[in-house]
Amino acid sequence: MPSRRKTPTNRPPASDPLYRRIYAEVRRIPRGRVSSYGRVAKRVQGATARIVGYAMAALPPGSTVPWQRVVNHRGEVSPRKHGNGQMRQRLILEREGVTFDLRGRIDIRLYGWPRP
DNA sequence: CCTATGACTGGTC
DNA sequence: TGACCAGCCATAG
Repeated sequence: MPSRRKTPTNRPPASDPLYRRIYAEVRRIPRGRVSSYGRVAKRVQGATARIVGYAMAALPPGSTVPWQRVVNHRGEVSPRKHGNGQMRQRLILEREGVTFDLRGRIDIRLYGWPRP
């Protein structure tokens, strides 16, 4: 097969450089801890919470980026519009030692990163 | 170019 | 403790 680098099936996002910096920041979140879209955004120049959310959604399956450690500012796994990766995210976090209360929330004071 | 949509947030009531 | 909302901005059609 001839090399076709123009239209790969898993095409990276248009704003790749920004996304890459977001991913680098997400990789800093330690196992067993969580951060939020807004928190990550504050640490990456040019990013906003929404953009961080898009960056997470754009990750290909099998990525090594610990996307599961990014939750919303209320400590909940953000609801997906499509599919139910929501349940998968919670299971992975629980396996990392993060606990959820009856309402499905994480105590940010306990697991939030970085520490206040 | 314009509209709709969404893994968001912070403020107000 | 919610519920609601304006502001937010990349992407898709």
